[in-house]
Amino acid sequence: MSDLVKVTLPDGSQKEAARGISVLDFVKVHIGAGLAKAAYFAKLDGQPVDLTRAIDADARLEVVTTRSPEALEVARHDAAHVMASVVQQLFPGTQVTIGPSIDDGFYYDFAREKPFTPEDLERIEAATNAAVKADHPFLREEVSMEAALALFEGQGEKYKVEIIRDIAAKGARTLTLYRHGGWVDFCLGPHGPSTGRIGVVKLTSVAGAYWRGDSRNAMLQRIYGTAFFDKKALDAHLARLEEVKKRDHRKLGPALGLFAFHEYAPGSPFWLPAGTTLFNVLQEAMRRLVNRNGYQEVKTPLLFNKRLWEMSGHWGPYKKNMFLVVDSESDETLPLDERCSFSLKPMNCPSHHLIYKMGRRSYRELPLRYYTTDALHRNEASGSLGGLTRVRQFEQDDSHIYLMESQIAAEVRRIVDLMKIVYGAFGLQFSLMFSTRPPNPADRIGDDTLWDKAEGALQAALEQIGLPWQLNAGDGAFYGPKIDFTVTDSLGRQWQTCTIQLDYAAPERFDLTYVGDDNAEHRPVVIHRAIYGSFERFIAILTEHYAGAFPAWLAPLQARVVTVSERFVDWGRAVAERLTARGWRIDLDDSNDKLGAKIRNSELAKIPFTLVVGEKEAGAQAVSPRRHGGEDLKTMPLDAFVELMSREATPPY
RNA sequence: GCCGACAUAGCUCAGUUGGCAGAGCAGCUGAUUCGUAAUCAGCAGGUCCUCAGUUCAAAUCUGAGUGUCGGCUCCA
Repeated sequence: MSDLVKVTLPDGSQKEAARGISVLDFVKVHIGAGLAKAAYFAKLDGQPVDLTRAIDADARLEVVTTRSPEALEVARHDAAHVMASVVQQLFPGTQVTIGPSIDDGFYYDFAREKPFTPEDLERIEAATNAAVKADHPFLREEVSMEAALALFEGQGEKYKVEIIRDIAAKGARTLTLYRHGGWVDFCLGPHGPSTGRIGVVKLTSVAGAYWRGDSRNAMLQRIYGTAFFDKKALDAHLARLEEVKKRDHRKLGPALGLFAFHEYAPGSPFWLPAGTTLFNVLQEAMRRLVNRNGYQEVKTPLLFNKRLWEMSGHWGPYKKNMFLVVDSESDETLPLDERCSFSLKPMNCPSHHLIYKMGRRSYRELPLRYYTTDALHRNEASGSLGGLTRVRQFEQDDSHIYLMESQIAAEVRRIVDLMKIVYGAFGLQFSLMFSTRPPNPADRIGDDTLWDKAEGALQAALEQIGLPWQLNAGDGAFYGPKIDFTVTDSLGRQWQTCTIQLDYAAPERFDLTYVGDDNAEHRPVVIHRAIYGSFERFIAILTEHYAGAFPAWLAPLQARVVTVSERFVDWGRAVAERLTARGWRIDLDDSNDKLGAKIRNSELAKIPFTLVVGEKEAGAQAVSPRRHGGEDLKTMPLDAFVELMSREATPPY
């Protein structure tokens, strides 16, 4: 065996070095001091490793520097370790559990009787940053499972011991320990070279979290935080959080008169006049779109006898999510549960199936597409409610499509075409996720053969569409696999909105059939699909996407006429009336405020156009429009503005 | 549901140790008639989330409830 190893760099070049050289030394000697200084961790043959790792065999080497998002991820995990060590110092008796890095930072879960207070958090943050500055190296060590167990048992770390037993049960023989400044945790790694390289740590919140996320387990104390290599990046992150807060639909919605909540109806929005307008614009646009594309709108009852849910399968695991209704004519001596023979519908599908069954269906009718926007009610856990994104009453642009298996791929493509039209209109990018059967058979209905068929058909459709997609194994609905669409808004945040779900189970349960060209009965397949998802959630997303400044076609109020003084109210009123007569949503500010104040009010209301009307305009049948944000469109004849509105204030679909 | 924080005028927020509930904006009235982000003056506005308790006295202290907010596996 040669005492040299061959190292292949990402550009394809190869270098030889002494066997056993550490990654860091290799970089320093064979690449350059600059890279060695910027290096945070490395990958050997694609495996993330510490810079201290020895290169024992020929390998591909990739150095990950602090400019890489991957390094930041590692640094945040480093920060979680440092914070945990500080917490154990500051609060003796606190047990550690796990502390991964997450999207925008990290968290660490601690087992402790007393929750951390915001003041504790400040102390922990200060001490963590001090520990970072102390610049302790991260030291890696591999020990036997027995040694690891002895170590953490000796420290009384019950949760760590439980994790080690789990890892051992999976067949691991050794455990990797990481130490810094005398504190030890086990961890897959890699870590950065030393705590000083982390940069700056900021703790953001404390929260309760169940051990392993299961509400039957003990409640742990979770501390959330984030870390950045420098203060400037942290400040940029905090500024972004400010922007997110400013756009929060829960703030903007009530402020703009879109919607509100009342404690008498937790989780169910009141749609105020402006919000109802916005809702209706979206609803009418979607109605036109689906009507043009072969869908038929139907309306079905909100309240159903439980026999329907027994048939659909909702009366099983889903029952806890339904609002049950007492039939006042039922026997009052019966237990409450038995008197609740009705429920508000949580989904539209079963009632669509009932319509399907109201006649004998021919293959010539397929695909048969029903569309409904009825209100749905789901009893979401009180603690999970929030704004318009998690509600108990909502409306979906919901469709169920009955078709033959051979039509699935084409139909999925048709749906995706509609999605492109709709999301394109808002400038929202989307990506696709394919979710397969829930792993636990108790969480799904239908046998494996059905699931195999459903997953196979949907995947085939996906491949025909040709858009990139990701697999989300195990995340399907209880009745079938699905394609979820994730949209990215103007702040780069991702939202899951529409969905296409394939359902082989419902046609069985409801005994849905059609007569084929062979004059025999066959089972149709059902596709569940929504494009907006729920109107509530979609309006929340749009509100934040546009920061409340909706484009002219969507805005509840499309233009406001403001008069320069009382002398021009006649022309101002005429302008408002003529535009209103053309179907646009217009109002008039003829108050005796000064022009500047009127402009300000109009800007604060985020109205797309403010039309200034004064002496110049009154004499020339003209208006001077100003766009929201300040762009002055200069004086133009009213007819020219009508032209402009026709282009911008008309729904694009 | 569970853990934690919070709840004062329509909104944003002050309110000391338990001692008469405040400001700005919005609203109303009047004056002003004004050219692209706040004209001036006056007035009015309160179940201090709800219910109970402690106290001579509660927005303030205690308990219960309601609602809202941050969370409740992105798994060493």
